[in-house]
Amino acid sequence: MTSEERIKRQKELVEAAGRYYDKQGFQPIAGRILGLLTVMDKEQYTFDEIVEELQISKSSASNALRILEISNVVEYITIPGDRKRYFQIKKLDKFSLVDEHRIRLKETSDYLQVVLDLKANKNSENSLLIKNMIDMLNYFLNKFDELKKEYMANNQVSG
Amino acid sequence: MTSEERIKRQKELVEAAGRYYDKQGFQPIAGRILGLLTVMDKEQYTFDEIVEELQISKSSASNALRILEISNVVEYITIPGDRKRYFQIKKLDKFSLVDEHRIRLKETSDYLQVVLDLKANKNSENSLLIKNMIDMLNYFLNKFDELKKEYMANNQVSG
DNA sequence: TAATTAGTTCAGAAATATATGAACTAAAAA
DNA sequence: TTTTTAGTTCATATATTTCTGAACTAATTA
Repeated sequence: MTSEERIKRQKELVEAAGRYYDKQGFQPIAGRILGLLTVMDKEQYTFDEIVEELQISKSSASNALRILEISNVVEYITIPGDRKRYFQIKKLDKFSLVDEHRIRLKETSDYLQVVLDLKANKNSENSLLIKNMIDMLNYFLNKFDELKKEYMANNQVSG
Repeated sequence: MTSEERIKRQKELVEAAGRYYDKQGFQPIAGRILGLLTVMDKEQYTFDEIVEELQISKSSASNALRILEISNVVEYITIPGDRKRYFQIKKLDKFSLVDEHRIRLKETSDYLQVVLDLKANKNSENSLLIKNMIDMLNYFLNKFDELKKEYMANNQVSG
């Protein structure tokens, strides 16, 4: 694969990546920026490079970058004597990807517990189903924490 | 707690539940219907009862119920000699709640693998980070399947 | 000091999602 | 046969989200 071919394919993947991040709740431009910073071999982009690369307005870039920083997925570095910001994906703890899911599972479990607590009939079909779900969710939540420890123990060095 | 008190609190919870389901990507009315069918002790609602209870138009109800059926979370039963549909939450396999998360994790892992495959430099900071994430995600995906089997083995009867 | 650079802010335009009323169908009841 | 019931469909109204241009700030350079 030539370098141009690769870059062309990567830029196509940026669009697909954007749609992937949209589904996670990011607005389209934020998703594409995140895609750009993740997919390309170039690992730092200035504000103007992002504007140019994605053909978006400066205000859109400014707004999306603010959102991405607040969401803790993008950061910028600065270089002494250089006023530009160099944006890059934040090197998160790798567990953040699964931690998010753990948080959602906990929310679901908590929500269902509130529902169950308010039921007059705790033995109705729905109540029993909800009980079962809470039990199963709590099982996975506990195991999740064990798995994380186990994984860390086996991978002390990297990450 | 009196019955009216309980019902009042449950109706408040229906609104909160609606917001919870919104976050999962359901439109507001679909979320509230799902909340209604989940939270209240009454386990079956007719079309008109839903319209009346949530103060929405028939077309909104029709549209939202269609979405909920397609999404596989609501179903209706019918009674011989009765033209009405009785809507209820679908008694899903309880694992569906965690299976959704497994699907998302798999999508993330697959997406990152495509990104990595397209990198010219597989040893850049981002590439190494992505490799680590893929490895960790695949670890959790494998363990997830084991946990599910384990849980089923310990809970043959219920659910 | 004037011009340029590197952005930010915000009012409003454009796009998208959501909800509604009105007209409709198809079955059942009067 | 007419009316009622139980919804569906669709054009459009309403609300929300997203994006942009224009005016701005604050630092740097000429």
